[in-house]
Amino acid sequence: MNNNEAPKCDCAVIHEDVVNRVKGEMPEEEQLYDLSELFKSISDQTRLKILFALSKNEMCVCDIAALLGMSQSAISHQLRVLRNVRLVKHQKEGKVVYYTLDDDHVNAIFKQGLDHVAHR
Amino acid sequence: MNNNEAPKCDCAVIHEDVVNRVKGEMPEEEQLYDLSELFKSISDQTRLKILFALSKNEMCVCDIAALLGMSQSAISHQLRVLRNVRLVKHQKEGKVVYYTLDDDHVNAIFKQGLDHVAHR
DNA sequence: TAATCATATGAACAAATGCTCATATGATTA
DNA sequence: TAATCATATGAGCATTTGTTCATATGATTA
Repeated sequence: MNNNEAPKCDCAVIHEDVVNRVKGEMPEEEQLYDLSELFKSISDQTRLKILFALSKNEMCVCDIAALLGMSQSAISHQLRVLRNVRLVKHQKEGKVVYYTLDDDHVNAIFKQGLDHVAHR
Repeated sequence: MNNNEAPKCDCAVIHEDVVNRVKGEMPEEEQLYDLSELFKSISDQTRLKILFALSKNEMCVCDIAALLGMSQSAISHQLRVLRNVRLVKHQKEGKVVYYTLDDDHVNAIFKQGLDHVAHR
Protein backbone atom coordinates (compact mmCIF):
# COMPACT_ATOMS: atom_id res chain seq x y z
CA MET A 1 0.00 0.00 0.00
CA ASN A 2 2.32 2.66 1.30
CA ASN A 3 5.17 2.72 -1.17
CA ASN A 4 8.09 3.71 1.00
CA GLU A 5 10.71 1.94 -1.10
CA ALA A 6 13.71 3.84 -2.35
CA PRO A 7 12.94 4.47 -6.01
CA LYS A 8 16.21 5.92 -7.16
CA CYS A 9 19.02 4.64 -5.01
CA ASP A 10 21.59 3.20 -7.36
CA CYS A 11 23.65 1.34 -4.77
CA ALA A 12 22.93 -1.48 -2.35
CA VAL A 13 21.89 -0.90 1.24
CA ILE A 14 24.81 -1.85 3.39
CA HIS A 15 23.36 -1.68 6.88
CA GLU A 16 19.70 -2.58 6.53
CA ASP A 17 19.07 -2.67 10.29
CA VAL A 18 20.33 0.88 10.78
CA VAL A 19 18.41 2.18 7.78
CA ASN A 20 15.14 0.62 8.96
CA ARG A 21 15.50 1.87 12.50
CA VAL A 22 16.43 5.40 11.50
CA LYS A 23 13.57 5.46 9.00
CA GLY A 24 11.19 5.11 11.93
CA GLU A 25 12.88 7.94 13.81
CA MET A 26 12.74 10.59 11.10
CA PRO A 27 10.63 13.73 11.70
CA GLU A 28 7.39 14.23 9.81
CA GLU A 29 7.42 15.85 6.38
CA GLU A 30 5.50 18.88 7.61
CA GLN A 31 7.99 19.55 10.39
CA LEU A 32 10.86 19.20 7.93
CA TYR A 33 9.17 21.61 5.55
CA ASP A 34 8.60 24.21 8.27
CA LEU A 35 12.15 23.86 9.54
CA SER A 36 13.63 24.27 6.08
CA GLU A 37 11.52 27.39 5.49
CA LEU A 38 12.70 28.80 8.81
CA PHE A 39 16.37 28.12 8.11
CA LYS A 40 16.03 29.37 4.53
CA SER A 41 14.77 32.65 5.91
CA ILE A 42 17.88 33.12 8.04
CA SER A 43 20.32 31.97 5.36
CA ASP A 44 20.35 35.21 3.38
CA GLN A 45 22.84 37.87 4.44
CA THR A 46 20.38 40.73 4.07
CA ARG A 47 17.81 39.02 6.27
CA LEU A 48 20.50 38.05 8.77
CA LYS A 49 21.49 41.70 9.03
CA ILE A 50 17.88 42.77 9.50
CA LEU A 51 17.43 40.26 12.30
CA PHE A 52 20.65 41.30 14.03
CA ALA A 53 19.57 44.93 13.80
CA LEU A 54 16.13 44.18 15.22
CA SER A 55 17.72 42.20 18.05
CA LYS A 56 19.34 45.51 19.08
CA ASN A 57 16.38 47.80 18.58
CA GLU A 58 12.90 48.11 17.13
CA MET A 59 13.19 49.76 13.72
CA CYS A 60 11.08 51.07 10.86
CA VAL A 61 11.60 50.12 7.21
CA CYS A 62 13.37 53.34 6.23
CA ASP A 63 15.82 53.03 9.09
CA ILE A 64 16.71 49.47 8.15
CA ALA A 65 17.17 50.49 4.52
CA ALA A 66 19.46 53.32 5.58
CA LEU A 67 21.37 51.12 8.01
CA LEU A 68 22.08 48.50 5.37
CA GLY A 69 22.47 50.88 2.42
CA MET A 70 19.78 49.12 0.43
CA SER A 71 16.56 50.15 -1.29
CA GLN A 72 13.32 50.43 0.66
CA SER A 73 11.77 47.96 -1.76
CA ALA A 74 14.42 45.31 -1.19
CA ILE A 75 14.05 45.61 2.59
CA SER A 76 10.28 45.50 2.37
CA HIS A 77 10.39 42.33 0.29
CA GLN A 78 12.73 40.67 2.79
CA LEU A 79 10.64 41.75 5.77
CA ARG A 80 7.71 39.94 4.22
CA VAL A 81 9.77 36.74 4.14
CA LEU A 82 10.63 37.19 7.82
CA ARG A 83 6.98 37.89 8.67
CA ASN A 84 5.91 34.72 6.86
CA VAL A 85 8.02 32.56 9.15
CA ARG A 86 6.97 34.65 12.15
CA LEU A 87 10.47 35.79 12.99
CA VAL A 88 9.41 39.43 13.07
CA LYS A 89 6.19 41.20 13.90
CA HIS A 90 5.14 44.73 12.98
CA GLN A 91 3.10 47.51 14.39
CA LYS A 92 1.87 50.56 12.50
CA GLU A 93 2.07 54.09 13.87
CA GLY A 94 0.74 56.56 11.36
CA LYS A 95 2.68 56.08 8.14
CA VAL A 96 5.54 54.35 9.88
CA VAL A 97 5.69 50.58 10.42
CA TYR A 98 7.88 49.38 13.27
CA TYR A 99 9.38 45.91 13.16
CA THR A 100 10.56 43.83 16.13
CA LEU A 101 11.70 40.25 16.68
CA ASP A 102 8.73 37.99 17.28
CA ASP A 103 10.38 35.76 19.87
CA ASP A 104 13.76 34.77 21.26
CA HIS A 105 14.40 31.55 19.32
CA VAL A 106 16.31 33.36 16.63
CA ASN A 107 18.76 34.75 19.16
CA ALA A 108 19.34 31.28 20.56
CA ILE A 109 19.89 29.94 17.04
CA PHE A 110 22.34 32.74 16.24
CA LYS A 111 24.29 31.98 19.39
CA GLN A 112 24.67 28.31 18.47
CA GLY A 113 25.53 29.25 14.90
CA LEU A 114 28.20 31.71 15.99
CA ASP A 115 29.63 29.13 18.39
CA HIS A 116 29.85 26.70 15.51
CA VAL A 117 31.56 29.00 13.02
CA ALA A 118 33.96 30.25 15.72
CA HIS A 119 35.46 26.75 15.99
CA ARG A 120 38.24 26.77 13.45
CA MET B 1 37.87 57.87 3.42
CA ASN B 2 35.68 55.01 4.57
CA ASN B 3 32.51 55.33 2.55
CA ASN B 4 29.89 53.91 4.86
CA GLU B 5 26.99 55.94 3.53
CA ALA B 6 23.88 54.22 2.31
CA PRO B 7 24.12 54.44 -1.48
CA LYS B 8 20.66 53.22 -2.46
CA CYS B 9 18.22 54.01 0.27
CA ASP B 10 15.34 55.87 -1.34
CA CYS B 11 13.68 57.11 1.82
CA ALA B 12 14.73 59.37 4.67
CA VAL B 13 16.22 58.10 7.89
CA ILE B 14 13.62 58.55 10.57
CA HIS B 15 15.52 57.68 13.73
CA GLU B 16 19.11 58.66 13.09
CA ASP B 17 20.22 57.99 16.68
CA VAL B 18 18.99 54.40 16.57
CA VAL B 19 20.51 53.79 13.13
CA ASN B 20 23.90 55.11 14.19
CA ARG B 21 23.99 53.14 17.41
CA VAL B 22 22.89 49.87 15.81
CA LYS B 23 25.41 50.38 13.01
CA GLY B 24 28.15 50.14 15.61
CA GLU B 25 26.69 46.95 17.06
CA MET B 26 26.43 44.92 13.86
CA PRO B 27 28.56 41.77 13.50
CA GLU B 28 31.52 41.71 11.13
CA GLU B 29 31.00 40.86 7.48
CA GLU B 30 33.03 37.66 7.77
CA GLN B 31 30.91 36.39 10.65
CA LEU B 32 27.76 37.21 8.72
CA TYR B 33 29.08 35.38 5.69
CA ASP B 34 29.98 32.28 7.71
CA LEU B 35 26.63 32.31 9.48
CA SER B 36 24.70 32.61 6.25
CA GLU B 37 26.67 29.71 4.74
CA LEU B 38 25.92 27.62 7.81
CA PHE B 39 22.20 28.38 7.75
CA LYS B 40 22.06 27.91 3.99
CA SER B 41 23.44 24.43 4.46
CA ILE B 42 20.62 23.47 6.83
CA SER B 43 17.88 25.12 4.79
CA ASP B 44 17.55 22.38 2.20
CA GLN B 45 15.18 19.52 2.98
CA THR B 46 17.52 16.84 1.71
CA ARG B 47 20.39 18.09 3.86
CA LEU B 48 18.06 18.48 6.84
CA LYS B 49 17.06 14.83 6.46
CA ILE B 50 20.68 13.75 6.20
CA LEU B 51 21.53 15.62 9.40
CA PHE B 52 18.54 14.19 11.27
CA ALA B 53 19.54 10.70 10.15
CA LEU B 54 23.14 11.19 11.24
CA SER B 55 21.96 12.50 14.59
CA LYS B 56 20.43 9.05 15.10
CA ASN B 57 23.27 6.94 13.76
CA GLU B 58 26.53 6.98 11.84
CA MET B 59 25.77 6.09 8.23
CA CYS B 60 27.47 5.43 4.92
CA VAL B 61 26.50 7.12 1.65
CA CYS B 62 24.58 4.16 0.26
CA ASP B 63 22.53 3.83 3.42
CA ILE B 64 21.57 7.50 3.35
CA ALA B 65 20.64 7.25 -0.33
CA ALA B 66 18.45 4.23 0.42
CA LEU B 67 16.91 5.85 3.48
CA LEU B 68 15.90 8.96 1.55
CA GLY B 69 15.11 7.24 -1.73
CA MET B 70 17.55 9.39 -3.65
CA SER B 71 20.49 8.79 -5.96
CA GLN B 72 23.94 8.15 -4.55
CA SER B 73 25.21 11.09 -6.58
CA ALA B 74 22.70 13.54 -5.14
CA ILE B 75 23.54 12.46 -1.60
CA SER B 76 27.25 12.66 -2.26
CA HIS B 77 26.93 16.20 -3.59
CA GLN B 78 24.95 17.26 -0.53
CA LEU B 79 27.39 15.61 1.87
CA ARG B 80 30.11 17.75 0.38
CA VAL B 81 28.11 20.87 1.23
CA LEU B 82 27.73 19.65 4.81
CA ARG B 83 31.44 18.84 5.01
CA ASN B 84 32.32 22.33 3.78
CA VAL B 85 30.56 23.94 6.73
CA ARG B 86 31.95 21.26 9.08
CA LEU B 87 28.57 19.94 10.09
CA VAL B 88 29.59 16.36 9.27
CA LYS B 89 32.86 14.50 9.28
CA HIS B 90 33.73 11.27 7.53
CA GLN B 91 35.90 8.27 8.05
CA LYS B 92 36.83 5.72 5.43
CA GLU B 93 36.76 1.96 6.06
CA GLY B 94 37.73 0.09 2.92
CA LYS B 95 35.40 1.21 0.15
CA VAL B 96 32.81 2.51 2.57
CA VAL B 97 32.79 6.07 3.89
CA TYR B 98 31.00 6.63 7.19
CA TYR B 99 29.54 10.02 8.01
CA THR B 100 28.78 11.41 11.47
CA LEU B 101 27.77 14.77 12.90
CA ASP B 102 30.83 16.90 13.57
CA ASP B 103 29.55 18.53 16.76
CA ASP B 104 26.40 19.15 18.75
CA HIS B 105 25.58 22.69 17.63
CA VAL B 106 23.31 21.46 14.89
CA ASN B 107 21.18 19.54 17.39
CA ALA B 108 20.85 22.64 19.54
CA ILE B 109 19.86 24.69 16.48
CA PHE B 110 17.29 22.08 15.43
CA LYS B 111 15.78 22.13 18.92
CA GLN B 112 15.32 25.90 18.84
CA GLY B 113 14.00 25.72 15.29
CA LEU B 114 11.47 23.05 16.18
CA ASP B 115 10.39 25.04 19.24
CA HIS B 116 9.81 28.03 16.99
CA VAL B 117 7.77 26.27 14.31
CA ALA B 118 5.72 24.45 16.98
CA HIS B 119 4.32 27.80 18.19
CA ARG B 120 1.22 28.36 16.12
C1' DT C 1 44.68 -8.79 -13.59
C1' DA C 2 39.89 -7.88 -14.63
C1' DA C 3 35.58 -7.02 -12.83
C1' DT C 4 32.93 -4.98 -9.39
C1' DC C 5 31.68 -1.95 -5.80
C1' DA C 6 31.32 2.54 -2.91
C1' DT C 7 32.06 7.08 -3.48
C1' DA C 8 33.22 11.62 -5.68
C1' DT C 9 32.84 15.06 -9.13
C1' DG C 10 32.14 18.03 -13.48
C1' DA C 11 28.74 19.60 -16.82
C1' DA C 12 24.17 20.73 -17.87
C1' DC C 13 19.63 22.19 -16.95
C1' DA C 14 15.31 23.39 -14.62
C1' DA C 15 13.66 25.69 -10.59
C1' DA C 16 14.14 28.96 -6.92
C1' DT C 17 15.93 33.33 -5.18
C1' DG C 18 17.04 38.42 -4.48
C1' DC C 19 17.26 42.54 -6.46
C1' DT C 20 15.42 46.56 -9.37
C1' DC C 21 11.90 49.20 -11.41
C1' DA C 22 7.41 50.81 -11.68
C1' DT C 23 3.43 51.42 -9.35
C1' DA C 24 -0.22 50.89 -5.69
C1' DT C 25 -1.98 51.91 -1.01
C1' DG C 26 -3.01 54.35 2.95
C1' DA C 27 -1.75 57.91 5.99
C1' DT C 28 -0.20 62.73 6.90
C1' DT C 29 0.56 67.50 5.65
C1' DA C 30 0.19 71.88 2.91
C1' DT D 1 -8.18 68.56 -1.92
C1' DA D 2 -3.60 67.95 -3.73
C1' DA D 3 0.90 66.78 -2.75
C1' DT D 4 3.93 64.11 -0.15
C1' DC D 5 5.61 60.41 2.55
C1' DA D 6 6.29 55.44 4.36
C1' DT D 7 5.44 51.12 2.96
C1' DA D 8 3.95 47.14 0.03
C1' DT D 9 3.88 44.48 -4.08
C1' DG D 10 3.97 42.49 -9.00
C1' DA D 11 6.86 41.74 -13.05
C1' DG D 12 11.23 41.02 -14.97
C1' DC D 13 15.92 39.53 -14.89
C1' DA D 14 20.43 37.78 -13.48
C1' DT D 15 22.30 34.62 -10.23
C1' DT D 16 22.22 30.62 -7.37
C1' DT D 17 20.81 26.00 -6.25
C1' DG D 18 19.67 20.94 -6.46
C1' DT D 19 19.29 17.29 -9.25
C1' DT D 20 20.63 14.05 -13.12
C1' DC D 21 23.85 11.94 -16.15
C1' DA D 22 28.23 10.46 -17.33
C1' DT D 23 32.44 9.40 -15.74
C1' DA D 24 36.55 9.18 -12.56
C1' DT D 25 38.88 7.22 -8.46
C1' DG D 26 40.36 4.01 -5.27
C1' DA D 27 39.47 -0.12 -2.88
C1' DT D 28 37.99 -5.05 -2.81
C1' DT D 29 37.04 -9.45 -4.90
C1' DA D 30 37.01 -13.18 -8.47
